[in-house]
Amino acid sequence: MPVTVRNSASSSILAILPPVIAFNQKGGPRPAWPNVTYSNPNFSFRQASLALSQFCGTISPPITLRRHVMTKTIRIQDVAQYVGQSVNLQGWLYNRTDKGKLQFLQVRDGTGSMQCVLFQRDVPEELFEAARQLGQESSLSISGVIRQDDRAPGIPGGYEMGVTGLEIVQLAEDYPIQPKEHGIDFLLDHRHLWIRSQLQWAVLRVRATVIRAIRDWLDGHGFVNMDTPILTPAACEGTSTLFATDYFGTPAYLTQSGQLYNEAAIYAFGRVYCFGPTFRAEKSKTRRHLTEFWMVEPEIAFCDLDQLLEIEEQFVSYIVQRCLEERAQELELLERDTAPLEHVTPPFPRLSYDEAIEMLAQIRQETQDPELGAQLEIAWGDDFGSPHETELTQRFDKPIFVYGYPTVAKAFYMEPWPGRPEITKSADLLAPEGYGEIVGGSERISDPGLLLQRLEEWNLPREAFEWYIDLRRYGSVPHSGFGIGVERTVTWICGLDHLRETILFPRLLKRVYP
RNA sequence: UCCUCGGUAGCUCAAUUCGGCAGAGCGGCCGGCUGUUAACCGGUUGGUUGGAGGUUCAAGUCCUCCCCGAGGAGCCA
Repeated sequence: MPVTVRNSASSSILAILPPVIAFNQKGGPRPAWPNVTYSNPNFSFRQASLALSQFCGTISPPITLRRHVMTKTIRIQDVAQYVGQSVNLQGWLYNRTDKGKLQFLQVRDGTGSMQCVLFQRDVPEELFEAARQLGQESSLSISGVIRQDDRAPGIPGGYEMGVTGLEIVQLAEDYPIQPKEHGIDFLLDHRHLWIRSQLQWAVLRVRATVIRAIRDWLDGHGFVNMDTPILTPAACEGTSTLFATDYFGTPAYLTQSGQLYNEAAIYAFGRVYCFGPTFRAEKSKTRRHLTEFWMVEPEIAFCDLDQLLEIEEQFVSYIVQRCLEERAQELELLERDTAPLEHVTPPFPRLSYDEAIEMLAQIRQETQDPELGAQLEIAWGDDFGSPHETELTQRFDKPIFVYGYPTVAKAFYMEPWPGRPEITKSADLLAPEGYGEIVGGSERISDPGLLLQRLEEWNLPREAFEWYIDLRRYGSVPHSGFGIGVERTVTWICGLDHLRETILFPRLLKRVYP
């Protein structure tokens, strides 16, 4: 019975054959066996394997492919289930140690990495020699028997493969990144390759878990995902520098926040959140800033500042605890001391802005370091800089809320404090261990008259905000919301000293490549 | 925008107060090694010292200007 062999990626027909398999041979590497599928379900794997092993006898270097057909392809993260079994792995060579008659291949597959061992005596000479040719990051399909061995390094580690078969998908040469230290500029230039390195892999997996925890908590607490526009008509808040684009002849700007739009959405859905990229064109050159970053902004109807803070502390604690549960292995790779993270449970300490200013004054008095003293100088009304946040947070073992910021230091839409018009019903959440602000939130003005007054005081054009004022005309309610920066959160949870490693391709003041 | 530091082999870095033959480790290549953990051992390959100009018998080193990067500040709900 004729069999059609297709490339699964392109669906192109590689060959139509009697029970024999064809490969696309153009002098280069052959496609990996698992990329080939049969369109004829009547053709058994056993027939395929026989035909294949005959065919492969003519290929140089000869490689035992038969097992690739017969054995199950597993993921390294599941390796513990396969002790004693013959299985196949598809991945990339992370490192290789050649001991003469013994070779150790460290193979990554995206879910982890595992040591694969070849004793010269135990494997065909061609296979042993083929393994010798492998440069770092060569792609391969490797098979053998899984065994437990405490000496075996890897992720999760403790298991290794006694290799019996190897197919080289591509031989990589002169891979630029070695398993050793490199400079940051070089690494950022090679970010497309750097992400294969263990620590980067670990950080980005923590990020994925943070994002999933964010969505799970919000979706589980009655929030409706409501994504807001990325292209916006005007610099709504005046102060921030925005990225301008040409929108069919008129300027449009990349969003710096979805909050105002989601203030509209709460009147339709009650509780909403947006989750998307945010753009800031400030020329910030610090470890806490990206020009493109991801922010989650929940917004809640019938919610005052006190209620908001309770939501925030529940939410943030949940994110941290999920990471501790699901990413313990990655945090260990990152050598993150998880003890401080375990303290992250509600309630969080609340500190008024006035108290924070006092505390900073006291720290300044007590410090022996004149430079630090100068950095910590602050007048009532000023917003905190990062030295202030660092000093404050180092005095608590949990994230802290600082609430009641001066009206002059905050945005126009924030509800004034009852009886103290000089401060607002606003609160920032500062992460411990010196990490600083990760969340900013506030209760929003709900009175149309006051909002109009604020727009005037801030010299904002009323026409642009007519829709926003409407929200206060038709069924206005007390409402609050906050924004949490994903990268800052991941930086804190991973214990990193710079947030550029927490996003796949960071966009920095001096870098939009790769 | 300001302050500080930096740019030397593919990578990480040396190169002596006061100018005097351009070096090492890693990687690559060749050889050795049956339990390596960024393996190790021996050999070998590898350079427009960010760019331009200047001082000098002689400049990686000193001077001037420029380019690039990093850290911090400012900016940043």
